[in-house]
Amino acid sequence: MSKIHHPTDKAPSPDLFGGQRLSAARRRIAAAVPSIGGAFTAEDLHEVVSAGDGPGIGVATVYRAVSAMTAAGSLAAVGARDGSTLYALCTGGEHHHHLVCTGCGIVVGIGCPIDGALRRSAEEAGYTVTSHEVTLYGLCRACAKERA
Amino acid sequence: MSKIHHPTDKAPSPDLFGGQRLSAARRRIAAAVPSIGGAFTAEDLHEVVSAGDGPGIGVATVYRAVSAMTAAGSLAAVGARDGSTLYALCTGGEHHHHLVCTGCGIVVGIGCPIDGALRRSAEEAGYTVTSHEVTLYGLCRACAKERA
DNA sequence: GACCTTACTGAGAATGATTATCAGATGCAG
DNA sequence: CTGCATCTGATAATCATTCTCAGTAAGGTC
Repeated sequence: MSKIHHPTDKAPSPDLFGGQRLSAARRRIAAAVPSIGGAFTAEDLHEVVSAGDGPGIGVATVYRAVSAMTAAGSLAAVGARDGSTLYALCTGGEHHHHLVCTGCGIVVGIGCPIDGALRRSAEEAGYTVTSHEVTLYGLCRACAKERA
Repeated sequence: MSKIHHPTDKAPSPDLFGGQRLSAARRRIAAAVPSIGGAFTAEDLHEVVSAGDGPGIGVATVYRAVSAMTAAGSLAAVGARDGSTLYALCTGGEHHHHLVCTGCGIVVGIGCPIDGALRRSAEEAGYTVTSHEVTLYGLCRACAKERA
């Protein structure tokens, strides 16, 4: 056996909670998020972690975990579906936005289109821009092909 | 008294409902929207039209009116405050987005920053962009000065 | 390893925005 | 003027999300 712990021995569920306390429930949630592979609602996530054998995870716990991961920057809200907020795994620390496939829910990051010119023109109008939201919606190659 | 009805005698409440049936309640709502002068929730609008003397307007009617105006393109959702959707008067037919003052709620239109380059890079990644949402948040000159 | 503090959990109730229902009123075309 | 489709309003219903609170357990400390 090795003298050191290989961090990759177990499922490498990344630290989506940003240093907060890591319980069994949160470990299961952190493992479930990447398995979804696209945008999801809190209720979607709750169903995934509650599926299968063991004891379920309370819906409040899932909502709290989503809040914690969003606060940690691991998740981002990427719009809404029906009345529910859509979230997606948010990789990398770079400033970016999201492009969501309305067919399958897959999400990719895109660069920020808010450039100096737009910001300057806002400031000429007297505004100080403090934050912004950009989300693109479309179809990925597979979903576009499917509808053709 | 004049022999003819001057259409401008009354408040020139614009046709925010896009040709749908115009009832007394909708007239009052259409008049109230510009008087708010910024972003508002459905509940805000309901309070404005219900203030004063006459009979109030049901909250369901206000929600229906907001939906109708949004469908007609006269209103646009410009984010959320607490749990409620924020709407703003959406003038002009040009494609544009919104810059919302988080201090006082005033909204101004801004040009669309989604240019050909961004769209092209999305398409190189296999995506067909069908729609997008852009909202900037900031402070107007008055609110920025107030906090200095 | 035992202990302690404090954050996390889970079930259910509570909250709050939005929508559905339905009988009655009313705009508007013919 | 009449007919009817649409709109209204009160209320109930729905549904996502948050709160409450007692119990559990993570993780640091000795």
